[in-house]
Amino acid sequence: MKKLSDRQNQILDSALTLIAEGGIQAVTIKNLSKKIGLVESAIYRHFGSKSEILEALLVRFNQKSVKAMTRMREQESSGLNQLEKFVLNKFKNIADDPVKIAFIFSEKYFLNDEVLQNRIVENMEMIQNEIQRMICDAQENNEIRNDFDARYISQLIMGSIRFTATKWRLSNYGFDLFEEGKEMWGTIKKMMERNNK
Amino acid sequence: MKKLSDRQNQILDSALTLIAEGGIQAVTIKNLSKKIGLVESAIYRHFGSKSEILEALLVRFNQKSVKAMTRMREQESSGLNQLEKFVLNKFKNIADDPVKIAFIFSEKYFLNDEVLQNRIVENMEMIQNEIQRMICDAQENNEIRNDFDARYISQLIMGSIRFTATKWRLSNYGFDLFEEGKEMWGTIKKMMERNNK
Amino acid sequence: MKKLSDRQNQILDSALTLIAEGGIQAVTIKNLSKKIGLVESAIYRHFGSKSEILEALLVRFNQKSVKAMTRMREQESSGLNQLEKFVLNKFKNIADDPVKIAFIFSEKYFLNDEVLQNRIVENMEMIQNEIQRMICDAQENNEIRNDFDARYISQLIMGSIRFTATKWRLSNYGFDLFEEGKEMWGTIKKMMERNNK
Amino acid sequence: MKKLSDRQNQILDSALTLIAEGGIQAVTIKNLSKKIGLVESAIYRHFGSKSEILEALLVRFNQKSVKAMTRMREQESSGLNQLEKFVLNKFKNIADDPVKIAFIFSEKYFLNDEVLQNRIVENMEMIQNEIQRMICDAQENNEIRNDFDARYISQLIMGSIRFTATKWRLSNYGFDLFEEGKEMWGTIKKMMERNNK
DNA sequence: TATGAATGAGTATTCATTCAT
DNA sequence: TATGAATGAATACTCATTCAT
Repeated sequence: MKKLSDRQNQILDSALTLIAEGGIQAVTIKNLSKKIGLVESAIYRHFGSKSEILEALLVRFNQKSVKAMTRMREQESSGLNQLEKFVLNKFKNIADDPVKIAFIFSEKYFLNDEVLQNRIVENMEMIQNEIQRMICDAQENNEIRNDFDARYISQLIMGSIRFTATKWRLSNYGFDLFEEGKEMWGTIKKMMERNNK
Repeated sequence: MKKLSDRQNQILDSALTLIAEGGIQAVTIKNLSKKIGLVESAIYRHFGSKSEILEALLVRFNQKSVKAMTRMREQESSGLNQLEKFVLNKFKNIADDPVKIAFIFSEKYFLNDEVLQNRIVENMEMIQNEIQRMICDAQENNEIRNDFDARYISQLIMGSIRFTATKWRLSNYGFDLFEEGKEMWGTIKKMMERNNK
Repeated sequence: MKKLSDRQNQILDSALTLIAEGGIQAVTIKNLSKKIGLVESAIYRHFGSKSEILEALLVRFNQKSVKAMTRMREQESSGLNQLEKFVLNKFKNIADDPVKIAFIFSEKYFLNDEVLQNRIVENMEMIQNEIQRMICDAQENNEIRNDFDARYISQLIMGSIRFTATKWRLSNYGFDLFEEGKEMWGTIKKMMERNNK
Repeated sequence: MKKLSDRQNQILDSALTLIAEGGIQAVTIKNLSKKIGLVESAIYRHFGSKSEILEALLVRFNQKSVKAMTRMREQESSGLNQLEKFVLNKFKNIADDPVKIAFIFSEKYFLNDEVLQNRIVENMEMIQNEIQRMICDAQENNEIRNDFDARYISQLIMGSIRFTATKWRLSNYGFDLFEEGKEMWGTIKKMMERNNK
């Protein structure tokens, strides 16, 4: 909640860059300080420990998610439109900035630390709730079938996005994630449609 | 391809246990040897390096996957039935043996090593191909809608399974994964159904 | 080229002492740190790797050689005089500081590392060139016979010095190297003399 | 003195090959056994320890030197001729079989072990004595100048051979050692000649 | 705020050697 | 004679963290 100093933000940015370059393992105090041009011990002026850096990273990440979601909710468009925009945006964002997928890949690292793990869960649930809300909206407006539980649909959507991104990462970015994402969304949308043969 | 010795299998089992307990980071030669009751250097009598241990782990994992898949294919049942059995089995297996999800969480670690990464991708694709085949079967038999691409459905299914399992792990196994999996599958099945309102 | 810190010089000095005591094999990070009274990892604050330590050692060694050679060249004396001074000095230096012969004995070790090997070769050639120059001077001034190639004479001189020092080392410093060196030089000088029976 | 078994000789041969390939450091029980096709512990059936292997290697080496020297002495030729043959042979042998120079480079390694060191010294002195004898012969027959001490000449000759070989090794076998050796010998011979201007 | 130096625990791996079979 | 398994000590190096300046 506290505002971060410029230096703190710089440290977090460097951490993200390092994650993108070499995975979460590359986030060491040494690499961090090298990237910033400081000496290692100087980092500890700005964060109490490495754990605090990672937590701040997650917090900042979550805040951005919340903001993006808030913007989306405030738009005057139907639930299905919002959902489509969300999904396509997600694919686009990941494709544009592979750091994000690197970050997702780092989740398991955070499992050791309860605090960090909770931050992850928090964010995941926030997003899933929003998706669920959009689906409910769409169901109420008869935009999509209403004979299934929004919760599982939301989970299915998030899983599809993440798995597609994972495959993209494992293929060493070997295909166009956004195009693939559009197809994936098309399939999901069709599956949710009312009246089909 | 070579048969593993008892000791080798014991080492791999210990590795899995360590992964379950503390993530892939806990897989150190020291921990491994401690778990087995050997001295560290003794490990190297059985595997040339830590990398070889991890690769053997993946190979053994893949072999089990292949075997399970082969058994499934040989069953005289419809594509949809096979698919259902596969999905529910997957949830059941993960629920019964949390090591599996820990293993999936370790993927990121393997990214550093090209050989290991390929093993992961290999196995993923093998599974996805099988799922795709089941879906095509089901489509040809008019069990499910045939107006979408089996590829994306298969991806959607795998993503849903993995994400549900991930949430389960992040919740510290806080819900009944198999029950949740059944619901998830029910939703997916309904979405693939022909004729609905 | 960069100036070495006090600690860095201390590390190099300790390395030399270790070489003198137990050969190049005794130069381990552990021994080094023990000698200095630091913990092992502290060494890495001052040098990036063991290789860097050995290279710095060679560089420092070479720089001293160059300086000594430069001083010698600036003296206003004949080629033969310079040569005599050089040879006797060399014997004296080695006799006074057995580390030097230990160092020479370590050459083989450096063969594994191309960078280090080149440093050795560099220094050897620098010295041989200087000796050659002195011989040419002496030949032009008719101080010595001029009917042979200065290159082979220089090589012969260096070989004689090194081999005498080697025998001294292998005899566990069992004779007076400087006395033996003087005799050796006397023989070489006589062999180069003009007009003899 | 005891006769070596076939297996023992095979082990020594492998040791020499390893020295040639990677220096004395490459002589490990593991490499040795791999080369022979035995298991590590099997080596200990044939030699009590690694030290014993190295000693046997030196002994065998010395025996060959002695034999070669004996053959040479039995030839009915003048001291100078014998000397020339010896020197040129030496260069030829080294050039033909770089293992020898690798072996010479290993001397420093043996310094840790008193027994091994003595073996080296023994052999060196045997050779130097023979050379000295040839020189004395040549001096008595007025083939060469007799106004210098045969001991230093012999040392000078050995030093020249060794240093030339060392430079050859350090240049990564970058020149024709035998040609260079012939030139070197020509120079030495000229320096020992009677009557010159 | 930042530096420079140091710590201590850990990490994979190598090596000579021993011992039961 | 040979194998297979194990030991214990050593090796270079990394990492998060602390502390005096």
